[in-house]
This record gives sequence, C-alpha cells and structure tokens, in this order.
Amino acid sequence: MTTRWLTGKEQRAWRAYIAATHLLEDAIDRQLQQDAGMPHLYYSILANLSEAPERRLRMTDLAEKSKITRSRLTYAVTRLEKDGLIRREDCQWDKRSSFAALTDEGMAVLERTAPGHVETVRAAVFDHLSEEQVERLEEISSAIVRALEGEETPRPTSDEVPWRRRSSPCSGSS
Amino acid sequence: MTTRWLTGKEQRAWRAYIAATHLLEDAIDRQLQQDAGMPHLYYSILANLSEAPERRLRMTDLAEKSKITRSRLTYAVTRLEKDGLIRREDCQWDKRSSFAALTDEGMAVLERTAPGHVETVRAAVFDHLSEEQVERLEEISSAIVRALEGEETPRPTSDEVPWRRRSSPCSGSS
DNA sequence: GACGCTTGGTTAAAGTTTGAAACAAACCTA
DNA sequence: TAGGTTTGTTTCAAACTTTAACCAAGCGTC
Repeated sequence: MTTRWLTGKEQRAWRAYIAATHLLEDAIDRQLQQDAGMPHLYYSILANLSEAPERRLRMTDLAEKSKITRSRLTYAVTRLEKDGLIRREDCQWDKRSSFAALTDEGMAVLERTAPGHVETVRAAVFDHLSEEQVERLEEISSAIVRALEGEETPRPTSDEVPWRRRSSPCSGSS
Repeated sequence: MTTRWLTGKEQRAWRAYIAATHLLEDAIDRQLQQDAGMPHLYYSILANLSEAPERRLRMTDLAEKSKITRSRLTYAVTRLEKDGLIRREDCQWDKRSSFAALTDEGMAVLERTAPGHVETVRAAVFDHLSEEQVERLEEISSAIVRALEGEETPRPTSDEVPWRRRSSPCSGSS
C-alpha cells in the first residue's frame, strides 16, 4: 500500500501545530512552576479535584480525567500530598479504591494562582484568536479527541466488546 | 486588576485542546516507540536533520528547530549517537560548536518508519478535518507560535533591545 | 468456597527532562 | 593583549515519566 503523504498545506499545519503545542506547554510549565511551584499537569490535577463533588475523586477517575496513567498519578499525588495540597482517603464501598481529596490549602493555592494561569493562557492563545477561530479550535480538537478515544485498546482481536466503563460508584452525594 | 476569566466558549475550546494534544502526543509516542524504538521528540530530531543541508546542524540550531532546551538535546543526541543514528562532528569555524549529523543508518530508519508515522497522524488528525479546518489549524497554531516566540526573554527591564539572533554561521554550503 | 479473571492501586528500576552551574572558545575593548 | 563578557555546549543532581511487575480486593462460576 502506497503511503498517503501529507500535502503541503497539511504539512505546514502539522508543523505549526507541533511547534505551538510545545512552546505553549513550556510557557505554561514555566509560569506555573514559578508562581505555584508545580508543573501544569499537577496544577490541572488540583483543578480537576476542585470541580469534583466534595472536591475528591477516586484515583482511577482522576487519572482518566487527567488523561494520564495511574502510576503517573500515584507519583504526582504522593508529591502533592507531601506538599499538603491533597489528602488520600479510603473508600468505604470498595476497599481497593482510595480517594484523592483537595485540602483547604490546596484549594487556596489554586485560588491564588488561577488568575496568573488564566492570564498566561490568554496572552498566549485567546488574545490572538477571533471568536470564530476559537470555535474552530474547539471543533478541530474535539475531532482529534474523538478519533483517539475511539480506538482505545488497539486490537481486541476477537469480538468487538462494546464495553462501557461503569460510572464511578462511590463519588456520589454527600 | 480583575482577572479576565475565560468565557464558556473559550473554556470548552481550551479543554478540548489540552485533551487533544495529550492524547495525540501519547498516541504518536506509542506508535513510534513501537515501530522506530524512540519517542516522537527523537524522531523529529532525526527528521529535522534529514532536511538540513548536508543532513547536519549545529546543536543550538537543532535545539531551536526542535523547540527544546540545549541540555535536553544533548541527552537525546547522546542516546541517538549510541544507537548509531547520529554522529557528532566538530565545527571548523567555531571551535565551541559541534554538529549533529544524520548517519546513513539514521536516514534508513527514518525512511523505513516515515510511512507508519504519517499514517498515524492522518488517522488521528487529517482524516477527520476538512480542508478549511486544516487552514484554520495552521492559522491558529501560527498565531500561538508568534505570541510565544515574540516574548522570549520576558523582561529586558531597561531598553527594549531589538536584538536579532544572527543566522547560524557555519551551516553553509558544501 | 476455591479457582481464575478483572479491577484499583502501588512499587521498583530504568529512562528522560529540567535548571543551574561549569567550562571553554570566541569576542570586545581599553 | 589582558580582562571581562558573551556564546555554545556539557555536566550534574533532582524531579518526573514509563514500563513492567506486584498485591490485594471484588466478581463469577463451577
């Protein structure tokens, strides 16, 4: 099968995209490291928790929301726990599970540093985009996410299991 | 100064963008690790070299093209040199500099694995975008790059030095 | 209710990245 | 041309990521 190479237009778009994402991640990491003492990933872990019911999530759910592996999350949470920004809690319903819960101090850090973070994102991205471009960015990004979330396990080989992950059982109400 | 928070639209775009870039980098890393035995960054270092005159670049220029720090590049080149895909060469004109040059074996690896890489990029991105969206993606990405390359050194504090990096002196002709 | 499979989470070791500091060659200037 | 500065690169330690086990708790079933 002959390769479907990228067209000139696609190639330009691809290179610009790669450059943009790398520069952007670097810039955000630098800013957050400076102002919050942690890289972007760790910041968004805290942010994810802050939006969850009771400001806590099971490790697996948090990993999924953060799009990272569980082991990577374990390391991050250990570090953030040492810093006093996160607390681990046991799950009553499922003795295997454990929660990561945002502490008050963690919430405080988040509130203190959010403005600077938003400002960085604005300065790097949204201040330079028209409303129409913002919409396109969302469309394009979503298309990529769909394409990549669709495949998940590359080859189930036999029957296509239309398996749905059950929604987390014990992140329920008060 | 009151924070200019992201609008709902911007927030959706931002989250989709973050998710897309992370999933995409992961997918590409997995594929290249599998097929070429190296992560995306290392692959694009080789790719950058393959397009340079004489298939070689000074370390600093290569770092700049690859949008990474020099120390990160040093590590990567050391590894790729061990693998026999890159060779270091001294610079005659400036004894401080050194070149990284793509070996024939490196070129071969690139040629062998490029089709699979392109296929992955297509499957994740371009197969799902209209021509118009590709153009927007390029526009948007370029805007971000401009925003971030513009600032470089955050605060020259005193006078705005409109300093231009001189183009690499010894990546010239044969 | 013991076997086996799956899920939730951690650990250990190897690999990579970062950021600051070290070095050496090149440059500038009095 | 001696002294200080800039530039190109590397080195080192600490932080982070990955990969492949590992353990323990739930689940299914015979």
